[in-house]
Amino acid sequence: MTAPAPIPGEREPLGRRDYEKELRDAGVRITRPRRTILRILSETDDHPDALEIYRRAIRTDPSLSLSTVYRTMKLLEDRGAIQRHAFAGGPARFEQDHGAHHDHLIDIDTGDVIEFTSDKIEALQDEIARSLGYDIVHHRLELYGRKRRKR
Amino acid sequence: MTAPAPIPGEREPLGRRDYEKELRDAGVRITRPRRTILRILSETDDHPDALEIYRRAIRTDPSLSLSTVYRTMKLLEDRGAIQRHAFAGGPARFEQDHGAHHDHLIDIDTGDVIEFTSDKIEALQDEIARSLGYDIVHHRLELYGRKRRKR
DNA sequence: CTTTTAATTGCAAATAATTTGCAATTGCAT
DNA sequence: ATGCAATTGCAAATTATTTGCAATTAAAAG
Ligand SMILES: [Mn+2]
Ligand SMILES: [Mn+2]
Ligand SMILES: [Zn+2]
Ligand SMILES: [Zn+2]
Repeated sequence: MTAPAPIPGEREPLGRRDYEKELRDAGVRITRPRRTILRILSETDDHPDALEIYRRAIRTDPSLSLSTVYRTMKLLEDRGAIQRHAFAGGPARFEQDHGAHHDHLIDIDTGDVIEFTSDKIEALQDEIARSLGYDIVHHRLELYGRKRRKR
Repeated sequence: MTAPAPIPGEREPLGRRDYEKELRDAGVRITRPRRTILRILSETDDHPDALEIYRRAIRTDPSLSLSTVYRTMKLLEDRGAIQRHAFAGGPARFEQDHGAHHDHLIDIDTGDVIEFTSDKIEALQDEIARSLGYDIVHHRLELYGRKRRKR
């Protein structure tokens, strides 16, 4: 089983991290479940929870267990390969860490998750923390909103 | 048993909401457990979780149950009497709703919770949501930080 | 103050999300 | 190919919270 050659014309985001290599180099074994889960995370642009990742995973590897999904998410989080989110109410949801930080707007009617960034807000947060004598290690900003009624 | 007369000199925050009356007027029965819990919430300025509220409550009423704490928190939340927070990791934590919105900075070493407000950030959030076609219904902003090392 | 009755409570059991112990399996360095 | 620690699947345990139900009680009515 050779790695598929890059298909010309197929958009492969430049600079996409090679998690498999990163993990291997860090001394982490690349097992079938881990490869499956990594692929699922790389193929999606939404924010699936553990159960959803599990459902998608068993389509490829029916013997893979939910425990392994949880264990793998923890491993990937510790390695900085993914981000874990805990949106209001529901279970933890995950997404690949693409390097660039962003925050989320959740549509309270549909559950849709929209990503956004704001350098201004990030700067203000730093400023506030500093004025309180703190350095921010991480933060969480979630906007819960409803689509604006048509004019 | 008459209500204690206001003690002159005793600082009774002006405009503090009379939750007992508000609830009674809304048709909610004022029971012993509820009175106990309301008093605990009014006496603290931290953010206790259900178990901590329970522990404080049974000092006054040993028969009060944890179930009732949970049920009461839900009732108070629905009535807008308290705010429920879900800081990273731990169980839900509560605080009386004093009307003025604020956000939190959590000291990741000590667990201390520091409150702050920023009109600028609030305004930016509205602006961002609007630009995405949304109206904010509520939001969550938590800064997790570490005390700045003495320069 | 007694009666009346629906709201409320305590307790135990149920849920939901996640974690963990352990024996069997497997990646991967020799 | 071999050896063994890392990893996995499964079941059971944990943590936080919710719920069914019979007993209790707040407060409306008399
Ligand atoms: Mn995201
Ligand atoms: Mn607060
Ligand atoms: Zn941010
Ligand atoms: Zn805010």
